[in-house]
Amino acid sequence: MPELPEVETITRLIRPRLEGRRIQGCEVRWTRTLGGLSRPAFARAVVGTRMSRVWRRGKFFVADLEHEGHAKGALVGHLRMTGRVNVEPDGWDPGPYLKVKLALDDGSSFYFIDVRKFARLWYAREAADVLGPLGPEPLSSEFTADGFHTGLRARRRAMKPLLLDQDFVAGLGNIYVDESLFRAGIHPLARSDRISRERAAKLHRAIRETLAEAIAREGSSFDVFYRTPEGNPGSFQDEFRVYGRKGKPCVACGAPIRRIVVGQRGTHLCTSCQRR
DNA sequence: ATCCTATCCTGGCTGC
DNA sequence: TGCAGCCAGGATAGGA
Repeated sequence: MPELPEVETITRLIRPRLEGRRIQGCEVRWTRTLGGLSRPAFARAVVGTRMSRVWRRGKFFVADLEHEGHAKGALVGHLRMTGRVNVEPDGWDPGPYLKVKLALDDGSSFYFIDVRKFARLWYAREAADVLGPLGPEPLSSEFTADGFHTGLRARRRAMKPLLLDQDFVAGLGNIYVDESLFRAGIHPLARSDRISRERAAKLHRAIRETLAEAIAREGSSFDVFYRTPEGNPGSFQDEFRVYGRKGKPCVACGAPIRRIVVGQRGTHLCTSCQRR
């Protein structure tokens, strides 16, 4: 599932191929991908604009659009589970799951591909209209251990669902939450308001280290879905300590990794290292 | 305020 | 080998 490290990897790869390019044509094969806009309205909005800057926020990627030097909204994408993005030269075969194709002025095209049809590519007058009230970027300086601790204490929720809440912290998903909680030795069902300052600081550090290491390895590819836009798999899945390791020995203590369900989500942990 | 469930989707896996 | 049935999973909406 593309989470922050995967989206960051994708954004870095497509940025040089998109920035400065003008959108010349638009082909939509599945209208719902547009998140409510009709095909003609979407095409009218984006065709003729130039992508000025490509950036990431949480699990979203954004391309700011301009027309004759003036800001003209943004293209905002969310890959959900199986979305992919490619920017490829003419003649490239996007396969059977292509949802949106944008032809660019250098002969290449932007391909938005998705198997399960949950991914979205919005046009919005302001990117913020789509992004909504996202929490802090976990790798930015605005995400501090103290602020994190204060936020945890202000809520009374189980740690796992709180960390998955994009309004609390932006960009974490099922995999990186499990990995971060393991590294910090915190049980997924621990109450957020009972986390000490020291443990909050340890988790804060674990989240940042896990994400940074995953980005350095270009994300995780544990199934056929996630590939970088160059077609390469990431390699962070080789570093998973709990995710997908049910029954295998804990790297720290050797006890078998357990899989439980928390908030309808498969959750992996070492019950010996992560006590309640 | 928080939790729980259903919904959206389809490839891949399990079990017969 | 074939096939039915189940499952994963991000985000959101609605109900408890």
